[in-house]
Amino acid sequence: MTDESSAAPRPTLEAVAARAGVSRATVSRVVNGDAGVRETLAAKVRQAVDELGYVPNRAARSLVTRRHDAVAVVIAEPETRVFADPFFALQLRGISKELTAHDVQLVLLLTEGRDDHERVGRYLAGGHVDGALVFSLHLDDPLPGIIRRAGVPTVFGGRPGWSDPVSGGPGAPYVDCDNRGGAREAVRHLVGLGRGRVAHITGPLDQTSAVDRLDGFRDVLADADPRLIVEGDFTPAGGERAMRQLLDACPDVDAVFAANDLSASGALRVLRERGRRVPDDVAVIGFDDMLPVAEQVDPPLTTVRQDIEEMGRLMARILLQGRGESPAATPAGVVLPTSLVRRASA
Amino acid sequence: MTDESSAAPRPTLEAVAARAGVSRATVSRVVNGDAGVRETLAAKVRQAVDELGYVPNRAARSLVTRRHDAVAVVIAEPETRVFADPFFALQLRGISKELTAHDVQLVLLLTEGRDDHERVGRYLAGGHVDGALVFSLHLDDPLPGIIRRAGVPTVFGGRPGWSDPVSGGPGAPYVDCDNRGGAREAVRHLVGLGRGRVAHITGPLDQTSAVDRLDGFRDVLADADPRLIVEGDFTPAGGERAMRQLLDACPDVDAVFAANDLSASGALRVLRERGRRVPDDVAVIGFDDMLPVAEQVDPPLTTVRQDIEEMGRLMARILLQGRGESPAATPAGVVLPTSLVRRASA
DNA sequence: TTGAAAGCGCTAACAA
DNA sequence: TTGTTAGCGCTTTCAA
Repeated sequence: MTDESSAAPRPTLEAVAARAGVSRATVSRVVNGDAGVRETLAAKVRQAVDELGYVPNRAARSLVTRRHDAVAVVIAEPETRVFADPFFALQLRGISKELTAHDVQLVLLLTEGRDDHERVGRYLAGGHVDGALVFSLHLDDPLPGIIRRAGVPTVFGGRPGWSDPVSGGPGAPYVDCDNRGGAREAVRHLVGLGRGRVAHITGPLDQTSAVDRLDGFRDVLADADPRLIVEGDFTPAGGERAMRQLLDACPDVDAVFAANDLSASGALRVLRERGRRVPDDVAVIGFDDMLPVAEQVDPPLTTVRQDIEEMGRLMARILLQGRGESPAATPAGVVLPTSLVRRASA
Repeated sequence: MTDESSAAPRPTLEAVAARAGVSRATVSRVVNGDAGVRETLAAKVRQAVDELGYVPNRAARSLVTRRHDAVAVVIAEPETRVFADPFFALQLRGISKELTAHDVQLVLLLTEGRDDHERVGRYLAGGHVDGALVFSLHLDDPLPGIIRRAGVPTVFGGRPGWSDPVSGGPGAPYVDCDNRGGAREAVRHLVGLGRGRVAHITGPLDQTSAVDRLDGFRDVLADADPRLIVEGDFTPAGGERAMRQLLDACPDVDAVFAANDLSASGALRVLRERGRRVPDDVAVIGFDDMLPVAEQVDPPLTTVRQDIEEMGRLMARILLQGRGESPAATPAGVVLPTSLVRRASA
């Protein structure tokens, strides 16, 4: 970052006021859209703003307003999963759109490891942002508690799984999709196809989304053969492993509900390798409707769609809402519907 | 974001000073690590800081220093590619690590569409950040020019491709990997394997990385059959299309250098579908060494590795360096080496 | 409807 | 080595 002393100093409110022939207060009112300024004057001010290319100094503003028009997005994911999965990127896009529309900055906080948690806690407690959007994926994650203690308004992405009532408690606002309902629909579809040996490749069971999908599976198939439920980890490699194990333990399996599209793609690979036709011998359903995966695999994947970008947008909207009049009107959790997308695999 | 009026007011410098029995100036010096404070006093100040849980108010600080300790990361990608490719996520991680180490905030600016470009330009020109890290992928992208005009110190991710000398010019600092050299090494390896009909599936040729890799291919195979060069788009689907076209036009092709791992994976799929064995009948090399892809495909992919995270780290480091003494010592471009990773596909 | 003036919390001369 | 003081650019009472 090179020396900026040579740059022309930015015009201040003062300069605009001088040029428009009014007081600083008036310019401030016009800039902030406060009513109660005569239109003729306002026009003059706007012209001066344009001519000077005036942009408000956010630091000066937030020094007095004690607001920052900035929101932190905290992504805590020690594993490499974040980077093999377009999930976060999509959600980020939704968040970004909504924040941009409200002229609020997105401060990105990526963490790995426990040390970083403390850092994030300090940052949030430092009062540098007006709120936080947090992705908390693991049941034992200390981050939610830390954030709670920081006293910053927070919306979680995905149903938080902790049980500690102090650290956010059951009332902590979050946005999620209907993991359980979506899973139910998928499994019912498989059953409706006449499949009698429906298996489930789960996600990592320290994440609520994986647990909820498993619950949905059980809602339909309460007394499923335990060997038909194999733990995966949301990755293609995990899906492969699980599928192999499934085939070895239950060669008569005729349907698989995978907890996400990535594991489904791994499962498909193993099924092909073992000479099972999809969907004729084994029907497969995924979860997410991650287009680049679901549409590209062979055969194209029947899957449960969730609108990830919309979830991000909603997280931001809920956080921003709190700025308005209704302090306690925050909903505890918002659950978006899912829908089954039929392609060739089931 | 709920009402914060109920929150305890944060302690100020003033409060710390009072508690430690010194002046504000002294506290400021201690907090900022300025030398020249007697150790006994400094210790007292630090204790008061701890007891009060004092955190400096960034707004107040930057109002007077005219620095923000914040950097914008601009990702302009109208396509969905950002979200199908862990590339950006990895680079972001590198950037984040470096910025964090220097206590600098990361403000994320995602853009789509031309309207957003103006917005980004205004934001950067508004002087809210100390610098920008920009990913400019397309040759005709207006963003670099806009950013240049904003007058903010900038480092580009990937060699910028514009020719307009005004908009950054050849001197604009950037970080890239040795796309051309890496491609050369890959193609040489293929030739060294005794392959006589080496094809290239390119990336989208409006991106410098794709162009550079093609140039590398041509460095080795200057007089290649034009039908052996097919344009892809860095996606698996594009790789499939290109591979089909290749097989139809030149059934005797015995090696493929794909511009990235994703297209290579598509090519592999088509080769298997057409009954060609890899590497026996056709050897395949990718680019990126995107682990989840390169290690998972069948057979595991020989590919050109680039250290994406390191590139991100370096971008941040170069931008931050400018804050120091050496204003003009900024290197124009930093090109990181690549290395061939041999797996089973070639 | 408009303006004057008092700070927001901090750094950076300058004095002591 | 430490303290005093003058703002940084803005919003927001309060008066006019």
